[in-house]
Formats: sequence, C-alpha cells, structure tokens
Amino acid sequence: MLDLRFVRENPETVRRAMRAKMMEPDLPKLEHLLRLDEEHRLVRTDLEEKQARRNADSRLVGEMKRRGEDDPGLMARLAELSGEVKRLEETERSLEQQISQLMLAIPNLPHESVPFGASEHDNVVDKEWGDKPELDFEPRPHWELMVERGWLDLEAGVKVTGAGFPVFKGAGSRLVRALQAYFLDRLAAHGYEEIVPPVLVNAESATATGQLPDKEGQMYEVTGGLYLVPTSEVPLTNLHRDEILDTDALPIRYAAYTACFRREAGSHGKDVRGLNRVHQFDKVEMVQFTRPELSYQALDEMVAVSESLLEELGLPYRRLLMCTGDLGFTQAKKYDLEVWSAGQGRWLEVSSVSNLEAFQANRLKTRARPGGVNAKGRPEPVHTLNGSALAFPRTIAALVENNQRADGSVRVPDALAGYLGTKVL
RNA sequence: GGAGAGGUGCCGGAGUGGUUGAACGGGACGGUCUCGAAAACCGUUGUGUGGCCUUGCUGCACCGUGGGUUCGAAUCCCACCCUCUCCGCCA
Repeated sequence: MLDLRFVRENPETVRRAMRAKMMEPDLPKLEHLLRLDEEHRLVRTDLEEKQARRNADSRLVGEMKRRGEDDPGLMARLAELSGEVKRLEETERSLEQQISQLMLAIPNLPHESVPFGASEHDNVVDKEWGDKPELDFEPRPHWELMVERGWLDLEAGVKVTGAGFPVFKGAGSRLVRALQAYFLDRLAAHGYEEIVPPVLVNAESATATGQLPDKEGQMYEVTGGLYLVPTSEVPLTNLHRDEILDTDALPIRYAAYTACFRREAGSHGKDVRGLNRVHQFDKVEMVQFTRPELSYQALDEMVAVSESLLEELGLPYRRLLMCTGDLGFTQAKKYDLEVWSAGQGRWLEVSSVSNLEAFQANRLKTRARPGGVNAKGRPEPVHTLNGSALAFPRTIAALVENNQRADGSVRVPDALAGYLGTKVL
C-alpha cells in the first residue's frame, strides 16, 4: 500500500494513477478515504487530549491514595472522563479499520516511464530477439508432439486431478528437472540465494504481497485458512515481513523453484490448449529487496537475466513494456517476455518482471537502516521486485515446438544438453 | 491425537495494579584511553502515529491478539492465536 501521508498530501497524483490504471470506478473509495482520514485525525486529537488528562489525573489519584486522602469529586470527574475516552476510542478504532480497509483498495502508482494505455493492446514491444525458426515441414503444436512422444499426458492429469493439471512423463519429466537445475544455477551465478520455501502460505502473507483481498479467487484455499502459492514471490517476499533490514546488506536476492497454483477462473478458447494455460505449473522465481534509489537499476538487471536465459536456450522472444492499464494493482513498472511458439505461430508469455517500489514493502512492514534492526536512526523504505526466470510449461512448449524435426525428435539447446545428458530427445 | 510449559525491547531476562517505554545483563553505536586494536570506563540505543514556532520539542498508542474489570492494567479476569517440551502416530 501507499503511505497514507502521501495519499493525503497528493490526492491528485493518486487520482491520476487510478485513472491510468483504469480504476475510475474505484475513485469514490479514494474520496471516502480522504474524508475518513480527515475525520480520524480530528477524533484522534480530541481523544489524545482527553487521554492525556486522564493519565495525569489518575496519577494524582495514586498520590492521593498513598497519602490516605480522598476526593469524591475528582473521582467522579475521572469516571466520566474515562467513559468519554472509551467511547472516543471505539470511534477511533472503527475509523482506523475503515481507513486501512480502504487503503488496500488504493493501487500503486505507475512509474513515469510507463506508457499510458487502456489494455494489453497498448503494451509496447520494445525489443525483439532471435529469428523465428524456418522449418521445411508443418511444425506441430506441443500438445500433439509431446503427447505422441509420451512426454506429456493431459488425460492422465484430468483423471488424477482435473483439467489444467498436466502430467509430465519420461523425457518430458527430465526436461522439467533439467530446466530447474539450469535456471537455478544461472541465477546463483547472478548472486541469487537459492531458497526452498513453503508452498502454502497464510492470509497475512497473501495480503502483504497483494494477493488478498482482491485476487482471492485466483488462489486455491486449503483447510486451515492457508493458500497454495500462485507464485513463489509470495513466500520469498514474506521472508522479511515485519523486519528492519540492514541497508548495507542490500540488495538481497532470492531465487526459488516451486510449483505454482492458479485457479484462473475465466479461461477461454484455444489459448488454453496443452501447456498454454494450466492450474499447476513450475516456475523459478527471483525476488529482490533493494534501496529505493537502485530499484530501477535492479529491474533492468532482472529483465536482462531472464532474457539471457531465453537467449542461451536459443528461443526467439520479444519484450513488452506494459502500459498503465495492464499493470497489476501492486506494480509500478512491468516487463513481460514472450517467447515465439513455432507450432502455434504465436507469442507465449514466459516471464513477468516487476518493480513494486515501496508498495509491497509497506504492506510487509519491511524497512531498512544502516546497521540493521539493532542500529540507531530512522528506518528507511525499501523496494521489492520480482520476476520469473522462467515459467516452465510455455518455455517447454516453445523449446519443443521450435526445435522439432520432421521425424518428431527434438534438438536440445547446448545450454541444456549437459543437464539432459543428450543433444536430441 | 494426549499431557504440560510459555509468549515482554535487537537478544537473554526481571517486572507487589499507580512517573515502567519498561530493572539487570549482552549486543550495537558514539566517546575517553591507544601508534592501532582489545580490555576498561562514560554516554546513547524500540516502533507507530498525531501536533507544533518541524533538522528539534511534545502528546498518544503499543509488553502474542481481542474483549472485560478499574480513576488507573505489562501486571487481575475471559476468549482466541502462536511457540516450545514430553508421549503417541508418521515420513
């Protein structure tokens, strides 16, 4: 969330941001918030003044009693004052709750470099890399090729769980394992500490990273009020919830391989075939905590890492700078990487890298100061970022489709050959 | 699943209902000493939020969470949450 003080002092900036993010309908919430904040501070001033009086007078009562004296008048006045304090406290608490509720409805501000736009159609392709493969036969989509080769079994997934839960088998399964090791090794080389986090998180964690309250329907909730992670961004980022970090230890870089689970309610058409859109998928995720002034440098660095993975795999891709309207609620700036899929003749999103600036950190109550929690000085804000490196299913789809040969075998990129122990599948 | 213990500041650990935002110890930071360091000694050292004559002063809140009792609660009462230990079960 944003800093309440900032919202109070820059309401026009926030209004503009909400319009840019196509959140016009939510503007009344902002106005309501501003009114409640005004009222809240008035009530608070009144309350605190009365509390101060109660505290001082109660102290007098203590001294009086020690002397063995009594003052029924004072006691009566105090009892009345106490009642007033109690009532005001209730009002104050209720206002505060409403305000924090509304604060959760105020989105992050888009960075000034983000192009204005209403929807995904206004995203800007700002880079293309690689040549689309020229095949002298009709390339087949992965759901044909992989199923035929016994690498993927979609029907088995339907039986065991349901649609959108693919089963990888044999070489398909080995490919998953190879990508996991390869991606994590590459990230380690870029200074990311490897983490194996829980894949179930509690409501506090999901709220802090921004999945709750708005995107509740996208997560699977399990018994006990826990949620299956939609991305390891959630556990990785929450590693430092409620902490004051050491500024000198920044940036902190984490990488994790986990399964990710998404309900994705409204699925439509042929975009969802095969591995294009699934409820459970593997992903290697990177997360950074940085000093505010270095977060955009970190964003560029993270995108470059993801791009380098695609380049090493020889997968043609394009980079999209997301427009304001396609930015997530918590995001200030986001790049998507889309890989070319020869068998489908279309681009598939395999990575999304975002700077959340202080928005998440505010919800997380993660701050930093030189020397860490145990030092003097005011805690300073930190920025958080996250990005995929990469999502597996579509990467595998592109890998298989782009490198297929007429006989159905698939050429393995050099970068992966060592991990797979073969140059051809 | 059964039984018990406990949740206080960066950590350890006190805390008869009334200057306790919290003793004491450790740590960290600053200083003295030193060529430098260690030791020793002195000092400083929570977060949040509000006000103001806004690099400072000051109010209020916060001792797991939420209620209650009281003029006054870290301290008493109730509920909940969490952690730890032992036993059982399991990998």
